[in-house]
Amino acid sequence: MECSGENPASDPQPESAPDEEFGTLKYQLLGPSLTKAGQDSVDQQKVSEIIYNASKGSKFFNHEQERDRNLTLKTERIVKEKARLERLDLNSELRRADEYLAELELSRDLSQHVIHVDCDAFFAAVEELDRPELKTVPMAVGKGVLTTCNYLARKFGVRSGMASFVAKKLCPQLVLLPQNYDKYTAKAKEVRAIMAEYDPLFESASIDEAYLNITAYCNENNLEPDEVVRRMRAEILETTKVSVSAGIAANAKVAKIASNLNKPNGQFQVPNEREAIIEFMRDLSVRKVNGIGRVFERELESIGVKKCGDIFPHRALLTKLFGEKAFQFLAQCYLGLGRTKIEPIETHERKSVSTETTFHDIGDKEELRAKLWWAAQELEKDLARTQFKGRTLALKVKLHTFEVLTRQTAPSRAVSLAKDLYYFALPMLAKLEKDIPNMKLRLLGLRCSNLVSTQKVGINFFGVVTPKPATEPTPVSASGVDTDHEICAEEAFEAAARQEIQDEMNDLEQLSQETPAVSVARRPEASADPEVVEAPPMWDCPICTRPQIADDRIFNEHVDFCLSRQTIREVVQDTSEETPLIPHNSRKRKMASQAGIPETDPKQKRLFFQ
DNA sequence: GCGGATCAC
DNA sequence: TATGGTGATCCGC
Repeated sequence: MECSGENPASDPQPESAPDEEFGTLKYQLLGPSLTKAGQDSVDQQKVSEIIYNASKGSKFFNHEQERDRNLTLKTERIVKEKARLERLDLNSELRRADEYLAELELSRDLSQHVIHVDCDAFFAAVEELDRPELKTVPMAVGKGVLTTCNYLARKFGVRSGMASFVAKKLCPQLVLLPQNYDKYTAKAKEVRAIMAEYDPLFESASIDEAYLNITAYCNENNLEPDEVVRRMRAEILETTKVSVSAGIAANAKVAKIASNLNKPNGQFQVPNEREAIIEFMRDLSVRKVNGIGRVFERELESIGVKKCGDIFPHRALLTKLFGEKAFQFLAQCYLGLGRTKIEPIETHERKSVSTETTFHDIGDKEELRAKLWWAAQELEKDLARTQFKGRTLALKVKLHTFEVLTRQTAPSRAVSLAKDLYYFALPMLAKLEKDIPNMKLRLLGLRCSNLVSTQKVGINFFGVVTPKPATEPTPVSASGVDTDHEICAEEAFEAAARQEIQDEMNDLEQLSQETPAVSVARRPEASADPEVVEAPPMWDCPICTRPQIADDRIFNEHVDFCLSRQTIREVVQDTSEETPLIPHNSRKRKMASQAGIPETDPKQKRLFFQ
């Protein structure tokens, strides 16, 4: 599986190269999925030339170039630091590393059979089922950026994550299909139903990947792991018509690596023996390990670590060069250790909910507020679906130069409604506008973290819904059979989500009857196209002068907020040349006058974007 | 706790 | 002409 073309250092320079960074830059431009299967017969040299020329001069290219420069500088620092460390006495570091390796060795568990199952070119395969004629042509799924492509397309150097216009340069006859996520989800459900027969507590790693612990199945049926996997793959192919590849090993990490070795439609087993595992890892490129990406690969390469076997002779340096976590991770790579505990994804708690959208470069402030309002509405929907509120709200922007910035805040209470998300995010956006002259964005997103559950129904471990007090007992899942667990859980979640959306809509209806302004601001019929988003009606805040959602409660709360926050008062000073308005609420007017704001006509609130 | 960065899919 | 969205984790400060 070694592929010498992957080595950035061996990538010859083009004759016209003005400096030495193009080797690594071209490698970077090849994209993150270089190690994917189906690339063996590809002339990487030619491919990288085409990608390079297609990208050259673009803002994206310039940003990649900048990142490449920085990484090169970083690797140079690492090399120097390594040389410095090697002049010191490393015995204590060496001892510490060996102690850790010995400790890890004690934890080695060879009693389990873990498999990683991966659908081959999943989205493309599902599309081919609907349109068999696509099997004979190079084809990819995805619009601006490809999410998947079939193996015919890979022969041309086309890969997932590649911009579609670049893919078209590599393969002009490439057929591009829009992505149909619902279709893939339905097919994934069929595949999972079969996997559940082999391990009812299997773990979905993504829509097209899963980990299973088949130890019990092997014992109960008196079968060897490779035979079990052969049967399972055959059953999946027979029943669902999609082919899968699998890795079989003593733990998840090695199984994941192994599943890539005989793709497509193949399997690979690493025996549950210490020597065999260590030998397997020894010649394995570190890049094949899940968690080591293009950056870490280059950093490791700079100190001479290309294969997992190279980790051992460098063990005394790793903590100092890359940190304790990285050392521990690499130690596990060297020994071929990983987790054997496989558990359903429902058991692991979510840490954040987010949304983001890319658009044409926007510098106009009102347009940006419209995008923010769109993001707030999207996030509200996702928070309702997942039944969370956030105690922390983060704004993410990508400048037209592709530079990414994030700003976060802890609202006074957990938030989940679009107007609240907008209200707390807007000051962060405004501050960025103030700090960055002529700020132009190509992406804007919102993320809630520090989540608080708003779940009204309990779902226990086996996916059974605990009915709400005043409602009918839910009909979900009459079957107590283990093999149904995944599907039951899914249905339970869907039912819960539907109920929650219904509740939410009822609340909304009530709210809109009480305060008409809210129903105007929370226009639920927002356009489906983020490029033509409707902006909310806005009033200017009299304190900070920034536009706020035109809702009495929100507006008054905002003014309270402005009056109470020192940081906002600073903004008032900054914008003192503009005459702020006085709130129409008498209490607010009094507070404003105490804050030294001159009184003006309260009717002077105006609507933005209209 | 915040912001930047990396990684996977 | 033109390079995605969601979620997680780690590091340095």
